[in-house]
Amino acid sequence: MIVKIYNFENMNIKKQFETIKKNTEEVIPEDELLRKLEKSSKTKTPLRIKWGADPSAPDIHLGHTVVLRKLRQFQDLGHIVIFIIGDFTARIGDPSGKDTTRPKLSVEEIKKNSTTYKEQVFKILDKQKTEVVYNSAWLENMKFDGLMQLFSFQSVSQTLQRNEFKKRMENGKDIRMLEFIYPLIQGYDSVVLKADVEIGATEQKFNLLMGRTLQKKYGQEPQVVITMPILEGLDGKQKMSKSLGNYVGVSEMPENIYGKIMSIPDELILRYFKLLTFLKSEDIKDIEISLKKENPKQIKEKLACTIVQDLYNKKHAEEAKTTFDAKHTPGKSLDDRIKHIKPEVKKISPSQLKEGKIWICSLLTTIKATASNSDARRLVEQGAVYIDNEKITDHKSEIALSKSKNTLITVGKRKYYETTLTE
RNA sequence: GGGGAGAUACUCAAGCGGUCAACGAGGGCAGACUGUAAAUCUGCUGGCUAUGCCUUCGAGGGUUCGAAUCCUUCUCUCCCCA
Repeated sequence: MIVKIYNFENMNIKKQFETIKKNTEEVIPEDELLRKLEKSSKTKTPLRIKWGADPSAPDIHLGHTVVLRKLRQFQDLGHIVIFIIGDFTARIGDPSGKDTTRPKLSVEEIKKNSTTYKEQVFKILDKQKTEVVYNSAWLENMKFDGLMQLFSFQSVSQTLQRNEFKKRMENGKDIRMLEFIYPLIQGYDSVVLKADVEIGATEQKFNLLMGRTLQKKYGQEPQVVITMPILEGLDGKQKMSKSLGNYVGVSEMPENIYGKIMSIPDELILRYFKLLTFLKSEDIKDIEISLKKENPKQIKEKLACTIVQDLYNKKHAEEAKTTFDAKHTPGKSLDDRIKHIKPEVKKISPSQLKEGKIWICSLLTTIKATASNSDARRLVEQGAVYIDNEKITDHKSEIALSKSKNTLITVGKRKYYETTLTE
């Protein structure tokens, strides 16, 4: 079917199309995307690619970058990304269940989150080709008659077909009216912005399609919907999300990002390469082959380096690798490891010392290595704590700190701290 | 509007007057092993300078020598009927 649409004189468009389609879950409908690309090229008008974000969480993680990378591809092809910050909807919140995805936020919080959001997003997106808009701009002053009209366009039974709602109904969970209308609001955004394409994760499919539906109702050419796969988290099982703790934030320290990537299960390596890098198809194929021959560790190292490099730069990636190797190469003594690790520096005030000493549990809690004294005590008893490379086994130990020399504290395999004694 | 069921730690889920800081499972953390991961084994998983004490079983009040457990009011949720 689609083959017919390809024209000989339009090789470029076909290439664009293939590039865009790569690694997506679905393009709905494909032929419309082709037509839009053609029209854009003929009229020299860039397409408007919509992407919405909810500023309720201040951090974006690698899971989000799957979509961001796709947007970036559009930009590299000359199109424009419209980045909607859902400040209005964030202000209202979403009281659904326990796993509140949209807590009610104050204006200040939203502002703050939006700022960090923008910073993080532009690690992937091209700033020059991005328009940032806030949905309060049109939602805040919407009149009730406008709302009624909007509501009249969608039926309850249709909304209930949404998978998420279906599941909730089956499991006896509640659904709020508010949640019911969120898709409409999001879809209405597409109408206001006259979006050509909207991209989101597969779980957003229903909402994205609502944009199409509503644009048709309002007499517009409907947007093409592109869904991207949902990235598995570090555990390799569940989707990457902050609340599950299996995520990598794009603003994390390079060493952290590197370390976290190195902890993914082997089965995930190829998928991460596909979704989290811009490698060409040929290179991906090579990786697939070498995964069967080589020790996957080496390939994972390459993956971790590439991701860090994209988010920071090459130098950071190399440093992160050195640090990681120092921490994790077996057989190396703690002494050896420390040489290459930058411990987190923590200040201790002398007023916390008694005769130059501090109780071990109190010390660990003060530098936030542990959540409480009890927690610290447990870790000490389990032999996880080292002070200046010496294992501490007695939870009653008093540690002497001096101004002349910093003290190195190791908790478990991953946490390294250095304390300095200052006011 | 009427009737029924329920709310327990990060999650699921036991407990239904004392022996409950609360069985069990998952998750998490730590130790051993390893490739860093997975798998496996072991320990820990409310707080407190701690063989004891304090706070926690949706919220408040009450009964009792003693409450997660009984009564009562409230809040929230689910199911059935209208």
